[in-house]
Order: sequence, then structure tokens, then C-alpha cells
Amino acid sequence: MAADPASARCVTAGQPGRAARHRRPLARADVDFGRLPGYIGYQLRQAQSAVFRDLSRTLRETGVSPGEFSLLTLLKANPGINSITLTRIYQLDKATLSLSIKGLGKRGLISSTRNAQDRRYYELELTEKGRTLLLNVTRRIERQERAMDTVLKRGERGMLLDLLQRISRAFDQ
Amino acid sequence: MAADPASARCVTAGQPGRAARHRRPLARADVDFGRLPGYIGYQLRQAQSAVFRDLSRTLRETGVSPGEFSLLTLLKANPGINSITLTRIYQLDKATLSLSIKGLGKRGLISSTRNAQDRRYYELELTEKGRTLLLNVTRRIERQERAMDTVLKRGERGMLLDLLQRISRAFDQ
DNA sequence: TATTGTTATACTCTATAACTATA
DNA sequence: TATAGTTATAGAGTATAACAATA
Repeated sequence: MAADPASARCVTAGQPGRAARHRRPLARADVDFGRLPGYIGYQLRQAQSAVFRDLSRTLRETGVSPGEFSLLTLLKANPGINSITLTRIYQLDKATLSLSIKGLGKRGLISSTRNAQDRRYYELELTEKGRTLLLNVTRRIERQERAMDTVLKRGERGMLLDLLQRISRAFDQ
Repeated sequence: MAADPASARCVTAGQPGRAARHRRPLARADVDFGRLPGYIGYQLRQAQSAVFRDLSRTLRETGVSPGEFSLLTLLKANPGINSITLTRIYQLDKATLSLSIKGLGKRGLISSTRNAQDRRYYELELTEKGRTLLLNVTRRIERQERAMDTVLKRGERGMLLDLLQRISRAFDQ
């Protein structure tokens, strides 16, 4: 692939050659992406990071991160769920989740109640404050989802969700 | 927070109620995901992290991270590119990219040549060692891509790539 | 003055290991 | 002995700010 081997090697600075074409920074449009755009892994990362970047901005004033939003939503739908179940869902270590849960608890968004039948478990639940904040955050999330719909034609959202789920499942462990 | 005796503020431990249903950990199938599965942002994160997790395992013995793979590929396709151009592509801070580049340089995978016309620029290029390693890494990446194809029907890869690109562009700054 | 690049520092997210308590 | 959960620590990956060199 390297046309002229003399073109760089740390010593040829200034010699005319391939590299000399890049004296000025390339515009994005002039960059050759090679096979990257054909890789699902690459496009997935690009899309995810663009969405994540936008979402972090949108959620900043709520003080809730995208990951915490998922956690709160799961807690709302499954009051009393414990952290071991959450680790199975997220494929995160229990120590990692323990920190997230501690953070949400410190902010008064969730409560943790020891189970009387088996005192090793803590039942997690949204507090009133947590429920209220979650409503606000959910509105912002859904505004972002509607923004995505503006670049999707009818039926394409469902298609995309299905394709993404199949990719996830393909690598489930 | 769970270990905190103050968690007794929840006081309902042991009382029969909603939480009592969850004395034992829920299986994943029994968890209510609420509206999460309908959010593109959520499915994107799940898919991306599943793929990333698998890839990190696959690439471990090469010593190259997924992000470094993209960087090396771009360097191969655009010999002489400089780091400012790379920051535009990746939307990463120049300080962040400087660290990645330093890492690749230390491992002898890329060379950095000062431009003689404008000595502020460094032209980046793969070394022979970098080219050889990239071939190996690319083989692994493409094996993963073929694994994804086993869950996709004819035409669906192209559809997915197109949808992901549109989502990325929708949030391009 | 503006641009390319580096370094110091810090923050977030994550994992591993060692620990406590409970069963 | 096994399970739920916490804490300490460390490693990525990232950003901000201050800086040096060059234009």
C-alpha cells in the first residue's frame, strides 16, 4: 500500500512525495476512511458516541447520566429489584453497580430496604424525588428520540431497533 | 448506602407488598424493561457495548484497542495526515489524540515527521511494523464482522450501516 | 495573534481483589 | 461453602488548562 517507501521514515521532511500533499490539514471530506465505513462495529461506535454526546448535554442540568437513566427506569418498572439482578442485565460487575447505586442513594433518588426473609438482599426502589426527576429526564430522552425520527422514514425505527437487538444477542456472552 | 444504618429510613423491610415479590433475584426474562427497548439510544448502547466487549477480547493479544485500530486504518489510508485532521474526524480533543499517538509511536507502530514547509505540523505514517500488525488486527475485525452477518439477512447489513450513518449525522454537532 | 502540539491534572466508567454479613 | 453487597485500588478514555514552538 505504501507507494514510495522513501516518503517518510522520519528523515525526509520536505521532500516532495505522498506526504507533501498534506502540508495543510485535510478537510474531513478529503479523508479516505478505507474500509471503516463498511464495518458495523465502526458505525455503531460513531452513532453511539454522537447520541451519547448529545444526550449528556441534554441531561446535564438534571444531574443524571445516561446510564443512571436506564437504572432509574428499571427501578421504576421493577420495584424491589436487587443489584445482582441488575448486574445480569447490564453485564457490569457488582462492584461497579454498587457505586452507581450508592450515588443514586446519596442524592435521595432511590431507597434500599433490607429483605427480612433473606437479609443478604437489599430491595431497591425509587423515592418520590426519584420518580419526579425520572419523569423530567424521560421527557428529555423522548425529545431526543423524536429528533432521531426526523431522519428516519416510516417503519425504519422498528427496523433499526430489531437489527440492533439481533447484533446484541449475537454477542450475548 | 445499603450498609448505611440510615437505610432503615425505608422501614418497610419484611412488610408484605410489592417488594416482597422480589425476595429472590429475578431472572432476566422476568424483568420489565419499561420503554427502554423502544429507545434507539438504549439499543445502540447495548449493541455497541456487546460488540466492544467481544472485540476487546479478540484484540487483547494484539495489544491494540478498538480505537487504535481505527486510527491505524486511517493512517494507512492517509499517510502524512496530521493530528488536527484526526481530531476533526473523531471529535476528540487534541490532547486526547496526542496521548494515543504517543502510545502508538512508543510501540513503534507509527512515525511522526515534522513538515518542512510548516514546522508546526507532524506528518503521521504507519511504520513497517505498524502495517504488519494492522493486517493481523484487520483479519480479526473482519472475522467479527462476518460473525455479525450470521444474524443478518441479505441486504440487512447495508440497511443497518445506512441507518447508523443517518443517526450519526443527525447529531453531528 | 492564531495554530499545532505537549504536559499536568482530574473526572468518569469500569474491573479485580479483598473484605463483611448472611445463608 | 456460597451468595449479596461494600470498599480500596487501578486502568482505560476522556476533557480542561497552561504551556512551547511555529506561523
